[in-house]
Amino acid sequence: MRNFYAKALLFWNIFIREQGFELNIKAKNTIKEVSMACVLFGFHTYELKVLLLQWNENDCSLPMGRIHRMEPLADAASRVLMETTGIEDIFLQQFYTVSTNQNGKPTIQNSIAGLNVDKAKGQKFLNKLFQETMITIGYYGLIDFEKVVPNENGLYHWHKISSIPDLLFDNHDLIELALVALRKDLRYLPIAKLLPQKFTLREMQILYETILNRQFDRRNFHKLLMKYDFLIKLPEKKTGTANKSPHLYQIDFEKYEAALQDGISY
Amino acid sequence: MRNFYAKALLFWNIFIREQGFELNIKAKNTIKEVSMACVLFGFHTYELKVLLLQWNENDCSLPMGRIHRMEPLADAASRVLMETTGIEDIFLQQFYTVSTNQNGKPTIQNSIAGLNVDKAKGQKFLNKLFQETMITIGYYGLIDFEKVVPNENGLYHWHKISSIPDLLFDNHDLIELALVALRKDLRYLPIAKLLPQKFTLREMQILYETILNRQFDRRNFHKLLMKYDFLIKLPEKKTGTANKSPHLYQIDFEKYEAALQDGISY
DNA sequence: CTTTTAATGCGTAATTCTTACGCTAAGATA
DNA sequence: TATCTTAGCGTAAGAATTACGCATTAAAAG
Repeated sequence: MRNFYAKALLFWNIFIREQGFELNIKAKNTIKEVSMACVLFGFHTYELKVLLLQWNENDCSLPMGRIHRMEPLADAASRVLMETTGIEDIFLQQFYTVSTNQNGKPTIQNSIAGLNVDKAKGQKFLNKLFQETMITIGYYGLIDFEKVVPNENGLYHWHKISSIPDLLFDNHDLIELALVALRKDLRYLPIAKLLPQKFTLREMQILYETILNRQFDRRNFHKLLMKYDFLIKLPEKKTGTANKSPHLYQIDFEKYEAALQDGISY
Repeated sequence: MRNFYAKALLFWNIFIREQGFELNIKAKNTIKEVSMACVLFGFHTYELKVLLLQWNENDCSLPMGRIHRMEPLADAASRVLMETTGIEDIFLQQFYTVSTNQNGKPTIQNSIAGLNVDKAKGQKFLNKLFQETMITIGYYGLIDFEKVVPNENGLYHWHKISSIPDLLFDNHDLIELALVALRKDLRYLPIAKLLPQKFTLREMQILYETILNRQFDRRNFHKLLMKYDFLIKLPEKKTGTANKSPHLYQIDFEKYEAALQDGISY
């Protein structure tokens, strides 16, 4: 049974050679494993966070999974996130596709621990699998931190972007690439989806400052946002802090989406 | 022999099931064909052009090919372009990954015509192949139009971006996505690589106007470029046009790359 | 050979956008 | 009640963008 993978590959090769597709279709070199990884961003206590899966006490990864046949990529991203975390209906955006080779090869200990499989067989499988290049398509997502209710099994957690633990595969690179894409696409992204429903202007300002890694003048930032007309000032104020109570605001998402069409400049 | 593909898939499935990877690794649903497509942009007679392969009198596609195992994606993009067109050492940038399903399924007539294969077998192969989703990673490239010497077999040609013929697979979408990415990344892209070594400011202006689809004031555009200091004014002038001879310019690529680091705004 | 045409190259003025910062108000704390 | 800190509104200086005037020049037209 342990040679099934090799046999499958052999049959495939023979078939392809028989067909004479030697010019352009060298199938023995082209079977790939394609997976999807989701970099889900949240914002809490004035810091940007990323949602990571905790496979066991040591091993952590982004929410990842295979892509099904006939499945549109955007659907795969939603499904993978749903299957691994239960999170649904959120903003997801493709940012980059990477290929992982041996460098990212997981060992049996950290890749399938927790799953009920034969470890020796599993390691052989993984060795075969990672002789190939694995291609991973990255999507990033934006979600209100408070909407992610901690999993009862402790399967997933928020991690500060400044202190990400060791991750499986090339997940570190993916997070870095997602951040670069996030900054680049900022003009057209619904960044406000990272905020709770009601928020203060200061919270929004710090969100932007965190993502862009630069400071804004409080008064100018206020003016800037107001000219776009998508903020609804609520009668309520946020109390409890040691200063003047700031107004709470809400997003008019219809106007917000319209403004994002043209881009919002900061 | 015609069932080899199915057999290979069957063996694969049995192997995977035996391993018990049923939670996350549903291999029967996940074998993919991954290919690379290059959208190569050129600029000539004041129009943006795309390089397309002419497989036969009817069939056209972007330069495409499979990705090899263990091959970094950027290398695959260069290789595919080299193998299909002979073009080397040019600026390439990943822009998006798409999945194609039955919609883009080619028929035997238009997909492998010209290759020396058994057409009946080939069609069966293609049918099997396109029962799966094919994933295509898109890279765009920028090249000086004049550097692409027409292929003696007539295998590839420049096409105006405004009149692309019918293309195989979802190549139309890819070209559209490449254009969107090109516009979005403009600040940081070496757009000047689309121009010949010596060019007039007007040519450069029309290049930008074409890509951005908006007009610039001639005098302001001139000022804008001059402040970046990467243009070298040559003693020569371009003659032959029915007006005052404009100066020819050249790019100081060292200064140009430096300016692109910070981004050039238009 | 002279005039006309069309585009170049340099300059300035008007306008808009961005940035800097002053001042008062208000809630919590000492 | 005084103090501290941040909110909220406003103005002014400076930078960047935009609009456009005008002499110049090579080719084409007459």
